[in-house]
Amino acid sequence: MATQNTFDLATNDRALRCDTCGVRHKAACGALSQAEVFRLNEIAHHKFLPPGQMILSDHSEMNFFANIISGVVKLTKNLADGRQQIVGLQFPSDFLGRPFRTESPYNAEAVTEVHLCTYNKAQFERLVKEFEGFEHRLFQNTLDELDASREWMLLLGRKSATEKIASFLLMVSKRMEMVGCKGAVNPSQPSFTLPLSRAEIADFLGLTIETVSRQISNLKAQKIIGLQGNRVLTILDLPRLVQLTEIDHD
Amino acid sequence: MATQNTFDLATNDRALRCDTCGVRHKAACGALSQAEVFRLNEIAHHKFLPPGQMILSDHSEMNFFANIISGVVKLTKNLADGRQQIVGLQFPSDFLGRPFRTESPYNAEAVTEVHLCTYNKAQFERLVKEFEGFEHRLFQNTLDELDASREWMLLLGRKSATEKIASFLLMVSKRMEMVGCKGAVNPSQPSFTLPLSRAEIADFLGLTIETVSRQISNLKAQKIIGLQGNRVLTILDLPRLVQLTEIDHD
DNA sequence: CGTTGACTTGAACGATATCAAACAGGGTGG
DNA sequence: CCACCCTGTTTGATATCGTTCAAGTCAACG
Repeated sequence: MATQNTFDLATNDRALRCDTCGVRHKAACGALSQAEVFRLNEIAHHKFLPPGQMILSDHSEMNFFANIISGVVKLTKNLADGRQQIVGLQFPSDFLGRPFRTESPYNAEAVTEVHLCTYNKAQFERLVKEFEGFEHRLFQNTLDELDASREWMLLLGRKSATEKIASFLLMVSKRMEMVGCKGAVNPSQPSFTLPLSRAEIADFLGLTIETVSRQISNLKAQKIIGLQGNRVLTILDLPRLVQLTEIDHD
Repeated sequence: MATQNTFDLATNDRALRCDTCGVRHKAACGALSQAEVFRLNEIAHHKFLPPGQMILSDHSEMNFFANIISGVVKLTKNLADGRQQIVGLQFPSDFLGRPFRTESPYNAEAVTEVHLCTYNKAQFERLVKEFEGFEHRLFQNTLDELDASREWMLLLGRKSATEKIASFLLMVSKRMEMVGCKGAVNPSQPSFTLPLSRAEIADFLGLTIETVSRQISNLKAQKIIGLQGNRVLTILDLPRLVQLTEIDHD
């Protein structure tokens, strides 16, 4: 999937309104009053991006912020020889962009189809200064992201391949909207579509594609998970999967 | 080095004043006015901790914040079987504590002797609300920490042992005060004392003690670094060390 | 001196990477 | 409709880096 150039911010669709926004209560704008949301709405530009669309490039200038309305965005960092690490996964209601810097510290790329609510950087920063409590909310978001990234450091530095995969599947299942539980499946067996390819999972966990594939095949063979195609996954044995996130190596 | 219980916040030394504080301009309090610093000074309690002193415990309640005046603090996370990962290293002028949470998301432990300037949580949060621009500064700190932790995720997930060690030594050399360049050594050959033991370096880099030791011995044998004892390190060939932080594996 | 703790070194092992090939599904053009 | 390719994934065989286990060194200290 070839990545494309950063999209043009100018072309936009203003038809969508904040008061009908699905992530309104969870996103940072949830901290705003009715009047403030109206002001924010005025500077909002909606974007619909195809999978693979580059949103931000490492070390390059960014001139906007965004909320994710739907879809999944990956934040990545690369070494010179092409090795890649996903350093963050962003889901609907997450905030995109690095305040107080002109250059992005990472790449951001649409993983699925993505619907963004974007704001011009300067305009947005003006509103942040003006709106009581808005920066506070963004600060809280950032602290949560920092906690999550430290959790991930523990995984990257100290967990085995099996533990990494189990942790990843549970993390994703928590954040993905579940697809309709068609059939007579047990409700304790959530089904969802993996947003990431095997290669992307590998880049997230610090593994290779092959190791990811083998680990997933393993879980399938043990009937801990089920797969319909490559992407649709059912957790068949949740307790066992939770166990696998941390195996005692005494 | 057995870790001790969290210290008692009540016993304190008020003799020290902010206006003579060595990290005043670099720390978060640098954003404050003269009058505000005076107010902050009133609630500050100074602490001098021995190496190994536990400062915060994962999942346990914290009732204070602190600035590091001198020394090094490690933030760690553990798995049930004892595997440990250092998820942050804090140096003088860094801020310690997790705003807007009652429970610490990690352990914090003094690595060297540490001089802290502590503040009661409730009192401090009151001043944060009151002082224009103080929260803003803390927000910026947090964003920088997040950037650093993502940089570290790239290292943990994708770098080889050699690259990890080289990156670590450069990172530490940047943040440690250099010891006097005694002798006729080239000024481009900085000397400093490693704040971490081999075991701690291993926990920081997601390696074992033995691998760390071997990698350091390697660098010494290649005359890229020099060692006086186990802790005092001289960078003999800076360009070569920088090269090693990222080796092309094409 | 003998003990202790931190570090180093060596040898063998094993988890994960690497290399290579086969496989599956989806689209395209004949 | 089928043959073909294209891309993503799985599977197998082998190699390798880093771990594990086991001694051995060294300096500090009682």
